[in-house]
Amino acid sequence: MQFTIDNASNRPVYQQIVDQVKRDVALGRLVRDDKLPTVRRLAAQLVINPNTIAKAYRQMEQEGIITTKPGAGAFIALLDSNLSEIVRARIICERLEMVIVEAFHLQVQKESLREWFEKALEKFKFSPEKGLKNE
Amino acid sequence: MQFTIDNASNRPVYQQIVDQVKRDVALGRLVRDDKLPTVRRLAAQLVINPNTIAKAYRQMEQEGIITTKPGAGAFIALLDSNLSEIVRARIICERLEMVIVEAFHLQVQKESLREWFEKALEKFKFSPEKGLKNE
DNA sequence: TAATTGTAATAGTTGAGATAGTACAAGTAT
DNA sequence: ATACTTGTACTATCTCAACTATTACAATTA
Repeated sequence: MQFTIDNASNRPVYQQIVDQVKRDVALGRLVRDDKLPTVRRLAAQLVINPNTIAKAYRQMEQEGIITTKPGAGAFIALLDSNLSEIVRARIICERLEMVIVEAFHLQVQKESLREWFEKALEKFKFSPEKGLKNE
Repeated sequence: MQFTIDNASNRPVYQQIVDQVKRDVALGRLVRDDKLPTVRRLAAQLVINPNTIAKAYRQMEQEGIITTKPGAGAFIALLDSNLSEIVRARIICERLEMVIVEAFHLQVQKESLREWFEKALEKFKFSPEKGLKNE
């Protein structure tokens, strides 16, 4: 897996690591039990302090993205969100609205926004749609 | 206009101010030439240092959301994004993908996401769709 | 057994965010 | 004109997250 750090970004380095792993999982480029680079190797590769990488791994473990085993390494975990539907909806809707507000002020047309959303949605490997029981 | 500050949030206070103004503009609750509270009044009301409010106003002016006139006050400005279509697309698409990745890891169904997106989109006062010239 | 791995802990630096206070120029109200 | 209000500018100080540097430890691997 290829990592890139943008030092000009205001986003913390450890967060950029997390972002990229989560993105690759969603893209299907990383699947369960895939091994991540070791803390020390990745730190050396990115010329970054190992503590920063460790912080990223710690957060990913807390979010349930990976499982870590001292001596072995860090591995992609099974997808499992224990949050309630209500909480998940609140989180995502709030973030969706933030993006829409941003788009509004950039004077993006509603239709462009829809188009970009659908195009982005296609990129990721969502589990197959449920039953489609017509309600 | 009613402002609320969440001290528990990791989002900076001045940014929360900006967020709320931009949101109200997108909702149509604030329109051109509407007057914002004065820096000192809002600071007193929110029990916050005037410098923090000033910083929010400074950023909004830079983003073109408002125009400020010493002695008069701060007013909602005309919507006008000078960014190219390419740049705007890049900004919004990147942010859309971030939300989608987040939703993926929360195991949100693709259909729920679509539904929430459309519902959120309806909340805001986008300018009427352009010609709809069928291409 | 020796090397590797993630983790923990301490100490120090840097920069953003926020507070506190003062001063100034431009607009408003009288 | 005068007094007040307004946004801005500036300096100083404080706090905290992010990052670096270094060492040490326990679990796994070879």
